[in-house]
Order: sequence, then structure tokens, then C-alpha cells
Amino acid sequence: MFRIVTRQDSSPGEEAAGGSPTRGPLSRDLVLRTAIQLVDEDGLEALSMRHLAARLGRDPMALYRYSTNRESLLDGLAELLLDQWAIPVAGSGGGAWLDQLRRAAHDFRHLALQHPHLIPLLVTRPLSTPLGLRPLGALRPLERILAILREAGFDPAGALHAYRAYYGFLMGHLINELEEFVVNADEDEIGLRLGLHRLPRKDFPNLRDLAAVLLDYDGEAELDQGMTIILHGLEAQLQDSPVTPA
Amino acid sequence: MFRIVTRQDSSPGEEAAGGSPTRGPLSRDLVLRTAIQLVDEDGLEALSMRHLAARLGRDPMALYRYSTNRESLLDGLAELLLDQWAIPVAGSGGGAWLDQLRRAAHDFRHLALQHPHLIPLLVTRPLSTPLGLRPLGALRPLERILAILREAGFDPAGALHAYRAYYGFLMGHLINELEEFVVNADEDEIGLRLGLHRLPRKDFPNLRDLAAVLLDYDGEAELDQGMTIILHGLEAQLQDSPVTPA
DNA sequence: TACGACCGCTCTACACCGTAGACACTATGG
DNA sequence: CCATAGTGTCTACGGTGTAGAGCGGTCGTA
Repeated sequence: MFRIVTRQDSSPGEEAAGGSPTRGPLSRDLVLRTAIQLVDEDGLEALSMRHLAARLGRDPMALYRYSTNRESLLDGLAELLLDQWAIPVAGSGGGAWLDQLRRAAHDFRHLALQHPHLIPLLVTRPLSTPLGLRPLGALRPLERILAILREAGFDPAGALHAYRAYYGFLMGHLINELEEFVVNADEDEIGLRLGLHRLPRKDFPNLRDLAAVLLDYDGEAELDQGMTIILHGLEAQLQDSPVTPA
Repeated sequence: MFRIVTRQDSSPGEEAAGGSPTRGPLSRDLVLRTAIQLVDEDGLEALSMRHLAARLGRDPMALYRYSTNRESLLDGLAELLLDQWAIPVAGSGGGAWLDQLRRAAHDFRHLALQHPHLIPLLVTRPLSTPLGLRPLGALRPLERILAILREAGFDPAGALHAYRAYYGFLMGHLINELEEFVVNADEDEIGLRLGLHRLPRKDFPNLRDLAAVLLDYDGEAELDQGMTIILHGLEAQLQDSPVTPA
């Protein structure tokens, strides 16, 4: 906006993204990383091309050299996040796959907690891009999990079903958990209890009983418990009918 | 926009929302119903205050009498949808709860398929409103499911955990399914296959194997199968430890 | 009947948004 | 030395949400 830089302010590396307007040349990666930082700090709705550009000390239009759209920028963020999801490589038979999937779930949860505002992107963005056309980084986790499942003994169709149960539950859980998370950050205990207290006892007896329970929510334990359910189910399915009849 | 109405075009009932600009007085319900119709037809991003107002034959500012915000309008839509989710009343012991939950899941899936563009709302909107402060209509499903679970024998904490596994998976599944849905509407088989074909075989062997399977996706069967997994898991948990030690 | 409050709605205006199109500067390579 | 390509800027347009003032009708009360 104001700051007129002579083009090379300090070391030209891309480590910028530190808060102050940037000097060195832009790059897709720098743009995306700065965007993620912006979202982490100020939430998704604060991510406008103009804000992002300001943070980079550039004209808004400069961003369009590195992503054709605001939409595609969002896709880029989702991809970058998904690509950080480290999934163990398939192999080392036995019941290893159960542990691998469980661990991967926990890993992803940690990622999600670091970037809570990005999770909605993960859920809504893919809705607009055909599976086959998504950026490779976004498909890699899917491929890896499929590999683990195939290795475990599922046929292609079975692996897909299993993946869907797994990933579906994982996303569902995270959304549930982040809900609490974001909420509690603002309101803390009291607000929550107050909120519940407002409910007419006649119509919401069970919900009102939950005030106490809701307050000490342990997302990690809950995810683990849910994973146990899912994985047991998958295991049973694998043993019952090693090959699903189409 | 153009059309100047003399204030009473035809019968003043609220059955408007039929496509042409409306006559009779507005009402929150009419606004919301028209909004849902707009979203169903043109997608979520087409829902602007101005478009909605135009469809109602009113000035945009008129809408603010019935929802303080665009945001709260979105919340209203989510509530209206959730409130349409018919969940059987708890009761009639035995294993009935398993069937009830399964049926409820299928019912919700049908609802979701009727309004695919609204589902993202269901997922993202609650993130901004503390649980206790959500509109009652949005909490009713939660209360009903808790009732079923309590009736089945879960204690409050257990019921909450069970609910989360259930609802989490349900949402996750729907998002997965709608993904396919929306995609296939546009591209149909060929595009999908083409998309997958693009992937480097070396890095995505498993994904490429799935082309065929992806094409005959049966969401209903898959949901049912997933529900079997989840419900079995819940049942086992109920029998193993009828009361979870906090 | 008269009057004041209120309700439903419209008008105007503002700040912000995404982005098309033309242009400037700089670096490169023949 | 000039052509070319890549990067970033400027300006402008049509769209968005919504604040604030104003306007006509209806209703409660006198």
C-alpha cells in the first residue's frame, strides 16, 4: 500500500510470510503459505485477494499470476494442507494396517487442530472439482490409504468402501470437534452452560443433561474410540467376505 | 427489478415462491422457502440478498426485516432443513434403536439428495454458533437422537459419544456422496474416466484401478453398509461397558 | 374523527469484493 | 541493440452486504 521497496529489501529467500510486507519475488508457494497464515490468524472470511495482496505488499492483481482465481487459490490451500498429511507407506502385513490407519487419523487430527479454519475448505472445496481432476497433492492421501487397504486384503471395490467409511468418519469427527473448539475459544465454559440452560427443559431434556459432559470433551480420546468402532467394523467385513460380490 | 406490482397481484396467500415475483406480504418463512428454492436451482453462491430480493419482487433491504444478516439467513436455511429431518420418537425397547437410527440416516440422506447444495451449510454454519445458542429447530435432531440412545441404555456421556460417531459418519458419507453426485451431473462417465486416466500410473496405481468401481456408485447401499459398521460398533460398546467410566 | 406511533418497505449511498484489460518495467537471449 | 517474455501495477466495472433516512399505510387511542 504505502511502502515502496527497491525490489530487494533483505535476503531474497522466500522465508518472508513473517508478518511484514514482502520484498523478494512472489511465487505460488509463498502466496499459498501467506494465505494459510492469514487464514490461521484471521479466519477464512478474511482471506480476500486484496487482504492477501496487502500482506504481501503487492497489488492485488499480482496474485493472479500465481492462481487464476480466488477459487483456485482456495483449492491450492486445501491441496497444500492435504499434502502435509503424512500417511505411512503400505506394507509389513499382519494387523499393521489397523494401526496405520489409526495413526494416520490422529496425525490428521493434529494437522486439523493447527489450522482449524482451513478444515471447512477440505470439506466444501472438493464438491466443485471432479475427483480425477483434482490436484495431485489432494489425491495422494486417498491413494495412500487405498494402498494400505489393498495391502490388508480388500479388493478395489472393498477398499473404496472402506476408505469412504474411514475418511467419512474422520471428517465428520473433525467437524464436530472443531465446532466445540471454535466455540469454546470464544465463550468458554460459562457461555456454553448458559446456552444450554436456555433450552426449554420439556423439549430438550437429554441435551440439557449434557452440559457437564460437553465441558470436558477430549477430542483425541473420542476420535480414538470412534476409530476403534470403524476399524473393528472394517476388520469384520474383511474376514466375513474377503471379496465383496460387486 | 422491472415489474411494478400494485401491491396485490393475486391471492395473498404465501404459496408464492413459484418462480414469478411475489405479491402478498413477506414473512420469514416465505423468505426462507424462496431462498431454499433459489439455492436448489442455482447453487449456493447464487444466493445473494439482491438475487433473493429480486425473486421476491422486493427491494433487497426488505429482507432485513426477516433476518438481521445474510449470515443469519444462512443459519435459517440450515435450521429449516434440519427441522425437516423426521426422527422416530424414542421408545419400544429391544433392538428397535438400531433400526431407528438406521432409518433416520436413510431419511436424512433423502433429504440431502433433495437439496444437495444446502449440505455444505449444514457442515460449515454450526462452526460459527455455540451449540447452546443455535436455533431450536437445529437442535431438535440432536435431542431426538440422544433420546433414542439413552433409551437404548447409554448414559449421557456414552450417548453423546455414540451420537458423534453416528452423526459424524453420516455427514462424512453425505459429503462424499454428494461429491460424486455433483460431479457426475456435469461430466458423466467419460469425464470421470478421463480424469483418472490423467494420473501417472506409477504414483496412483490404486486410484486408477477404481475407475470402474467409481462409476457404479450406490450411495444408499454404501450408507447402509457403513451404518451396519457403526451400529455394530455401538452395540458392542453398549454391551461391553454399559457405563463408561468418565 | 383526528392524531401519533409503528410497521413494512424503498431509496440512496458506502465500503468492499473479484477480476478484465491495458500498460510499465526488468531480465534475457539472440 | 533490439525483440521477447515474465512480473507487477493501474484503472475501471459490475457485483456484494448493509447503514440510514424517508415514505405510505394501518392501527390504537382519544
